Amino acid sequence: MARRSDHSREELREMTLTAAENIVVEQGYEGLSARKVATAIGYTVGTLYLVFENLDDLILHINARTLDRLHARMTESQANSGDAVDYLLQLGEIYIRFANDDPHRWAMVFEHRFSEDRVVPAWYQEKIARMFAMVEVGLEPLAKNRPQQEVTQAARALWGGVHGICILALTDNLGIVGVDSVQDLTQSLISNYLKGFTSHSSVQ
Amino acid sequence: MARRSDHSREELREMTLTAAENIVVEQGYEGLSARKVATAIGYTVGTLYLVFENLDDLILHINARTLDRLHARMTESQANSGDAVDYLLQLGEIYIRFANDDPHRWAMVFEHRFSEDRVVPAWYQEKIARMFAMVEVGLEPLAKNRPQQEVTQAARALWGGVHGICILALTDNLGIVGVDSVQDLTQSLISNYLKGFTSHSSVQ
DNA sequence: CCTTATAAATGAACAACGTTCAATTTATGT
DNA sequence: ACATAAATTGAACGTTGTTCATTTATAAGG
Repeated sequence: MARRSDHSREELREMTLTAAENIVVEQGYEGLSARKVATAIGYTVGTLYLVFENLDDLILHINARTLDRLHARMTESQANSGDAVDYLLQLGEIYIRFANDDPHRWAMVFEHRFSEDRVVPAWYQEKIARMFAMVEVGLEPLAKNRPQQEVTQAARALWGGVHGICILALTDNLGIVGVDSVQDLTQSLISNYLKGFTSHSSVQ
Repeated sequence: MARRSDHSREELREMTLTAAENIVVEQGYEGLSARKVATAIGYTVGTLYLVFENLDDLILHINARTLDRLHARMTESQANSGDAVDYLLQLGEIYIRFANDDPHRWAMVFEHRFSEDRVVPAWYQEKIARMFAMVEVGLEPLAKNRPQQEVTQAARALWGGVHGICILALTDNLGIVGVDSVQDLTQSLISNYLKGFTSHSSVQ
């Protein structure tokens, strides 16, 4: 049935995603444009819209890949656990390193705001939630006889915190330089928080 | 010497800033455009560029105002201190409330990325640093015989953390609803971190 | 009171943007 | 070879930030 297909729809999708990712990596999220991507894959603007609903849709799928890579990194360290505190410190280290190694793609995940009429699909939100779930699992050994609700909240607070240090550092709003300083701050936040969390009678 | 001035340069600056702020408050940062602002003050596009270098410059000055308001709120609670932990908890509460009451202006401060050829002026960076300095002061009673360097780092870690919870919550990435939940998370982060910080032998 | 100088304000122009969709191109089945 | 239909195009539209020659209005000088 198919006529004239230099590439299949799926190939086209893949090419588009890869080309777009390269642009983001090299020029940052602001450098991304429909025409640039089209040129990069040897097609014209209109073609993009046969494969993605619009730019937001393209960005959503790039972000999904980024979140998948981040998740993969975070699960890698799961094996050599042992101490629960060490494990969470490791997760923090990985998170910061990931953001620092690939700041543009990471930034697009957390700085791009989707047009409000576009509903972010559940499978996408799940990829974010997954990260917090990992932290929650990491916290569990330290919260043996506490209600799950408390652990969930702790994971959000702790990882929200790690994220905040990360984003402020990347945008030069912490007055520090170098990855190492960010890592130090993160380790300080995590270890102090956990010290407080494990000492009895937490607030709330 | 002056001919034809419906408004003085200073009046024009003020009108422009106020009109632009209103647009941001109502429509968010993405809704801001040079022509909209110009129309709102009854002038045409070109006039804006007699008063501000470009849109980034305008945004910078709006952000400066926002940071000044935030700073004012944070200093208000300084008087009734007493307990150092309470004071920091108060600061956190104020920060979250501020961001929640005025999400669009707050977001513009921390989400807008200035064109990289524009150097953010020192007086602007100072307004950000001022916030961390307040936290640092708040931490000092809890870090009596610790090197200042450590207190500075702790302020960055702690407030970076508060900021992270705030931004993730506002962008619906924490899976929570309502201001109260954000406040709870923030209080949890602060109180647990401080418990760890004050218990002896911190990491780093 | 008219002319002139000059500052203030304009708005057309440019390049780039996201998005659409009638028109064109090309490979396939007959 | 021809008709069919999917694949691809690219001109068009409305928007954006920014510039700057041109126009407009005012205050001063004669």
